Amino acid sequence: MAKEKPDLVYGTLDMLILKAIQLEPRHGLGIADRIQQMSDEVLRVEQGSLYPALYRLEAQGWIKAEEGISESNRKARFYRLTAAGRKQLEAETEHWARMTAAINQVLAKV
Amino acid sequence: MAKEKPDLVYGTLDMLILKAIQLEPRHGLGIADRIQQMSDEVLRVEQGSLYPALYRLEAQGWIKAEEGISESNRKARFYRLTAAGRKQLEAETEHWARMTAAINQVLAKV
DNA sequence: GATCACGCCTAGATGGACTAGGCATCTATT
DNA sequence: AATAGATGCCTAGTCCATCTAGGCGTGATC
Repeated sequence: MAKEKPDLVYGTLDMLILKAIQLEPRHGLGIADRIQQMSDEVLRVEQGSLYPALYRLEAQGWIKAEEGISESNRKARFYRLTAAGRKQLEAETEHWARMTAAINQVLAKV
Repeated sequence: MAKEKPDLVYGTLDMLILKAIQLEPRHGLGIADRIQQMSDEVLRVEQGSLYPALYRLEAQGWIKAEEGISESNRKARFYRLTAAGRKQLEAETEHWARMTAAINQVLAKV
């Protein structure tokens, strides 16, 4: 009966995507897989969340798309982090650390 | 130019409210103040978020309201945690720990 | 040449948080 | 006693990230 919790913490997807392509460009599904894998399958990224998020990030200038070919020999859009995206990842990571520290501080009270 | 971040992490308000009345009943504004204070003013709870959340929680049977008088001698609705609410707080805390651990694990990768 | 997996895409719904008000009551000021 | 301010509660409307539930095209497999 308990309402199902989402697969993500609201508002963290952008940060996770930026992180997933920090080292090397990846295509959409590759990014989702990477996040899932890096989190030991705890986080799940639905496609209906993923693609809109990628457009948001590209519109903000934080990532840039390039056409390419996947490992499975299929056309795919590879996204890479821009300089602004790198800054954004840093900013979001700091904000995340600050907020979670505050929440954990509340939860830790007697 | 950067979009303003919300005062809370989406989806954590219910848990924070339950936590704020874990030890003793409080009224609406008192709960908001308590959360703010316990987080060293990092978290802010808007009234437009607070009251709908209180109704949600009461409808779920996790908190129960009682009429009372505030320290400022005004009528106020005091909320106390129910047994189910205590269980819920525990469940949400665990879920939060699990999700943040996963996210931090992603962020910690090379 | 069917079927399946891959990769991308989108409309619509959901729901929690926020904005921006309002109302009633008590206290303080004059 | 009239006004102003603080306290406490309430709500309509909006916003927006995420999810559901589809669809499309193409390469691989048999």
